[in-house]
Formats: sequence, C-alpha cells, structure tokens
Amino acid sequence: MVKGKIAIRKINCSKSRQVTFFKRRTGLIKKAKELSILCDAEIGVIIFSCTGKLYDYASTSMSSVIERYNTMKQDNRQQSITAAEIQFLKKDAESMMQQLRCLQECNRRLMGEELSKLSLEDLKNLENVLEMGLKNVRSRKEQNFVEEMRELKRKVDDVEQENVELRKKSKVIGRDYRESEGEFSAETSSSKEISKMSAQAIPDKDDIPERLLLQLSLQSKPYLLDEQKTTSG
Amino acid sequence: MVKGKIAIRKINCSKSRQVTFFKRRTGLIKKAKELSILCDAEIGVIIFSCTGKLYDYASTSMSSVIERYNTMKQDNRQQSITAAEIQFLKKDAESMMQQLRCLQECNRRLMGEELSKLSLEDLKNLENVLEMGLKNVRSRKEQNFVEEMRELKRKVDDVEQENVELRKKSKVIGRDYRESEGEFSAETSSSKEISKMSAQAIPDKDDIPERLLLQLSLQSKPYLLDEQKTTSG
DNA sequence: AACTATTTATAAGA
DNA sequence: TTCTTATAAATAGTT
Repeated sequence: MVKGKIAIRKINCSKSRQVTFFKRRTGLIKKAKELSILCDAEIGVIIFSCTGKLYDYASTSMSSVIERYNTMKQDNRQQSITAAEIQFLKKDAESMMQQLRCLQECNRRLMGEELSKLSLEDLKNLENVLEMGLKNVRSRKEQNFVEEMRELKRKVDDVEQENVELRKKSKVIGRDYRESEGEFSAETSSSKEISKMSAQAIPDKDDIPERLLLQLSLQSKPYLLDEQKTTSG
Repeated sequence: MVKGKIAIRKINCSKSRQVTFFKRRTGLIKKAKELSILCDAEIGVIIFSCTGKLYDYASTSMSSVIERYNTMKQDNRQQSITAAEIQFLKKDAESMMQQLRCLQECNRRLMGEELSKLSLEDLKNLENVLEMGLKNVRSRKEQNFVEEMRELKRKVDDVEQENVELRKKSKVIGRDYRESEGEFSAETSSSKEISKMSAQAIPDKDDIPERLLLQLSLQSKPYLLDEQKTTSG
C-alpha cells in the first residue's frame, strides 16, 4: 500500500497492529461516510478490535440498519420479531388491561361496590339491571330445583319399587332383610350427584400469573364464584 | 479525490452515482476485509443502495456480529428484547385474554345471562351476591336522592328568597314583575346539573381497537353502563 | 469494463 | 496517539 507494501495477513507485532488498526479503522469509517453521502446509501459498520472493543458507524442509526437487514434477510429466528410487532403486542396488552379494568369496575358495581362515582341515573339503571338479573337467577334456580326434585322423586320411587321386590324375595326364600339399608344407600348416592354438579365451576383465578394479578390489583377478587367471596348462608 | 476532486455530497447524476456506488462499495468492502485480516478484528458492513438493494460483508457471520453488537450495546430499545421477553409478552396477553373471558362470564351471570351451566348451589350464591348488590345500590340511590333533594330544596329556598326581594324592589320602583319567570329558570338550571352528573360514565368500549374486540367476541357488550343495554324504564 | 491522472490512504519512522 | 513522508491504492472522469 505505501512506503513498502504489506501482505494482507495478520500483523504479528502487537504494537504496529494496534497502529494499523487505528489508521485503517478511521479510514474505513471515513469511506463509509463518504459512500453514504455520495450515493445516498444507508450504511452500518460494526468493528470489534481483537481486544474486544467496539467501534461502529451508521449513516442513520444502527438499530434502523440492523432492523432493515433482518427484515430483508427474513431471519425468522430471534431477531426477526420487529419493533413493530413488539409495539403491537404492547398495544394489545395495554388495550386488554384497559378492558380488564373496565370489566372489573362493572363487575364491582354489579356486586354493589364502588358506587360513589355513579349518578342517580346510573344507579337507577344499575338497579334495573340487577333486578332483571336477580329475576333470571331466581327463575333459573327454581327451574333447576324443580328438575332436581323430580329426579330425586324418580329415584326414590325406583328404590321403593326395588325394596318392594326385595321384600317379596326375602319372603320367598324365608330370609330376613332390613328395608332401611337399601333406601339409605340410594339416597346418599343421589346427593353425591348433586354436589358433583356444583363442582364444575368457571376457570379459577389461580390460573393467572401472580405478576399480572399484581399489575391489575385484582386483590379485591371480582370473580363471582370465588369461594372466599360467595359463601352461601 | 482523483482526476478532479469531487465534493462529498449526494451525486445528482443517477448514472454516475450508480458507477461511484459500485466502485466505492467494492473498495469499502475490500478495506473491511483487509482490516479484519490485518488486525484480527470482527467486522460487519451493511450497505443499502438508494434503490434499496442490500450488500453486506461480515468477517465471521452477520448474525454473530449483530448479536455481539446488541450484547455489547445492551440496547434496551428494540433489538435487545429477547425471545424470552417476547414469550413473556405473549403469555401476558394470553393470561389477560383468559382473565377477560372469565370476567365477561362473571359479568354476564351477574346480569342474569348464561346461567345454564350453573348448579343449584352456584345459583344460590349468585342470588345472594345479587341481593347484596341490589341492597347496596338501592341504599346508595336513596342516599344520592336525599342529597339531591336537599340541594334542590336549598336552591328553591334561595330563589324564593330572591323572589321576595325582587317583589319588594318592584314595589319600590313601581314596576310589575312576574314571579313565575324567576322560579322557572332556576329549576331548569338545577335539572341540567343532574343530567351532567350522569354523563360522566366509565370508559367506553369504543376506545378498544376493533382487532381485539373481534378476538374477544365482545359483541354481547358486557359493559353495564353501555347505553344500548341499560336504557332505564 | 478499461484507462489514467490524480487524490487519498497509509506503512514506516519519529 | 499524532505527525511526517514516501509510496501504494482508490477512484473521478473519460474512452
């Protein structure tokens, strides 16, 4: 190159390697700058010295260059999730958080909490909604009740019928058979079924990571069927 | 630089810009190569032409260079958001979605909808919650009502007092003044205030992007104070 | 793409 | 690191 051309291979002498690194690094970045200006190009140069020090140049910004590079390369591994996508995710999260807060507020009001900010008109509307809801719940409850009663009666009839036949049998083979035992066992099995039905509940709040619960301050537990809130009696 | 030095500024002639771009790009990458070899440096060069075409060189591999760059820069903005973080974001989103669905279900049940899956026990609990809530709402409503009545009465008194004084005045200056006019205008202003109070509602669902609404199928509008749902009467 | 006149870059030495 | 200087390399303008 000058005053004694050198071969392009690693410079062994640490001292002169360092000097050459400084000179050529400066030169390289100068050339990159010139190229970007002359030809209106977007350029990024990243240089790590052999000692690990970082030197860089970017005509716009390095993140812009890298992002553009990744987009163009369609690198689907780690880097390809662009800033835009992350923005979307974050925006989604924000919207959902807002929705959650809104729903929680509604929920609390439906449970008769946090009413202080409501106007007389709002309260009237809320009362109407609750009255309607309560009517529906009672109607449904009654319906369920009637159905379960009917079911129970049918079972009792079945067991009584069974008992009658057992009694007949015991007379035939001349053996004593206590009638109360059969009835009792039938009753317990049907009440087991009732409690099994009430066990199928909606998803529990424990499925949600604590991190989020804290963020949302769900400490007041707006989940209706949470056992800590709705102990019957 | 040569045979007529040129100024470092964008070359206007598209043709010569293209030629210069080719020459200098080649030169830049050659210099980068030489530097990486001579000084044992890890180098990456990314060049986008003004037409958007990508040219690059990396002494090792570009992903290695970029990764090392990001690690070193600890760039907390776009690129450094690791795959793990993105996983977190997505998990958060999922959890929130689940919470939302759960809250919506609760909300609907509190409004007496979607009761079919509930057991007799659940329905009893729900009825209790609604009764409690309704009690609170009615109590609050009554309180608000009393307060507003008191406020109104005070205003009426004020206006009557004003009337009395106006009548006195009109006698003094011998001019006729109709008493109904004053009272009427006072009444309208106070009823305006009532309706203003009910206007301050909770955030509307319209604030939430349509994309999310669709995802959540919020079409059934579980927002209590949504005007389409809770029209009084 | 090749040529060439010059400018630029830079190796070696200070 | 910076300066100097001799010389190699890069490249603008032309063919």
